[in-house]
Amino acid sequence: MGTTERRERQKLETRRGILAAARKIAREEGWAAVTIRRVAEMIEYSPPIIYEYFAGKDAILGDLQCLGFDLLADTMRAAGEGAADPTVRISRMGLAYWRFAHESPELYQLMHGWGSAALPMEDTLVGARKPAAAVREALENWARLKGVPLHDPQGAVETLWALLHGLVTVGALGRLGGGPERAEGLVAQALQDLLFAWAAK
Amino acid sequence: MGTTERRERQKLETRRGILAAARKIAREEGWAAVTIRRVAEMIEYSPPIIYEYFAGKDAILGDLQCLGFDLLADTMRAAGEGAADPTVRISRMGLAYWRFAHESPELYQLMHGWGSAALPMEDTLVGARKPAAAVREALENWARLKGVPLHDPQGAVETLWALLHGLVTVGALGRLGGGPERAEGLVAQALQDLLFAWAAK
DNA sequence: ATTATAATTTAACAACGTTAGAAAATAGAT
DNA sequence: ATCTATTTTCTAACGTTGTTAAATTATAAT
Repeated sequence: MGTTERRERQKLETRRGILAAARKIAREEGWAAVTIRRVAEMIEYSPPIIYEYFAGKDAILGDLQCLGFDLLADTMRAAGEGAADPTVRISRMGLAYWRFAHESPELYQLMHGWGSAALPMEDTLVGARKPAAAVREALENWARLKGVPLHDPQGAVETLWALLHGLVTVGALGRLGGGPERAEGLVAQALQDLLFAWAAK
Repeated sequence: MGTTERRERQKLETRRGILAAARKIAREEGWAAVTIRRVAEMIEYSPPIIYEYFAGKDAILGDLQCLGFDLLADTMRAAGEGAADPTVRISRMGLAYWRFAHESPELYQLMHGWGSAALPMEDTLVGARKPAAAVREALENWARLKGVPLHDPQGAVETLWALLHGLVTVGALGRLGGGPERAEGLVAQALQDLLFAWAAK
């Protein structure tokens, strides 16, 4: 009697559909265009059905926010894997951060509270812990191999993280005078500069 | 017949009242609580009267956004004035940035698009030009006095700016492990580190 | 085939930004 | 002081939002 299992599978599929629809609309028209009715129309159901899968609109956004942070953490980890030199590794992770923000702007925006006043800022800080842990790992590896004592590793991670987020924000939407290659150069340079200063102490 | 002048004065006063009311509500309950009806109630008028003074809600937010950037630029300039040493000057301006964000969080949020999906991101970048000019001035002064050649001054300003904004975002709401004194120390340290790296080239 | 349960929809609510048109208040002229 | 013209202000409404209650349809079990 696999009927209940089939239903569970369908339920999960619908749930995924809701998330995908919300993300698609946001990507194409911005988060302001994401309404319960639009999402319902896209998955070909009536609006109230969405409340069978999510407590409310905020819950949908919250789920996508989580998804974004997990994706970012994986992307950064993967980008760092290949590099032998720890400095290069951090540099690559930073670039991965930058690229993620530009390849999935709708997720990045959501992760940082743009376009959805509803999500509490605290969630951003909680969610950032996972990718931040990846940075910390890489940074401590760098410090060990370089013989640099990090008297405040947490502060160092926060500073690196802040620099990356700030560069993305300032350069949002491809601006930040010059093309993307200059922007990526700026990101790499800034990271190098910080590491250089820390190594010199 | 100074009746028209009196009316003009009253009109201006009401306009200021609308802006003040919106800001007050935002400060106390967040931007999501700022509605035309709430603002109207606070200034003791009926809702439609607001459209005699502003094209719409976005226009109110836009005005406050501008006000925020002007205030920030003035604050940073004033903070830098007193310092003789150019490094200290930049450091003080950075701290002024940090403190502005924490003393007027409602303005800072608005300036960066939090809590109001309506305002286009582009306005943030345009608005930031004024305070960014203050940073650029201080930075070029620093480079001249230190004899450091800045081959990309605009990039350097953007990097400094990004670092500041990132630190504020990461440390939003007083978090960023430890009290405010640690946070301010982190800001100062990060700025110093960047300048140190640039000076060493 | 009938009943119980689950799935889905229609209809509605309160609150939002905004607009049209009526009502009230004020100004200037006789 | 009164009447008219103009400005100021409000009431009422529209369309849209997130969300909920109740009714309806479809599915499963007896």
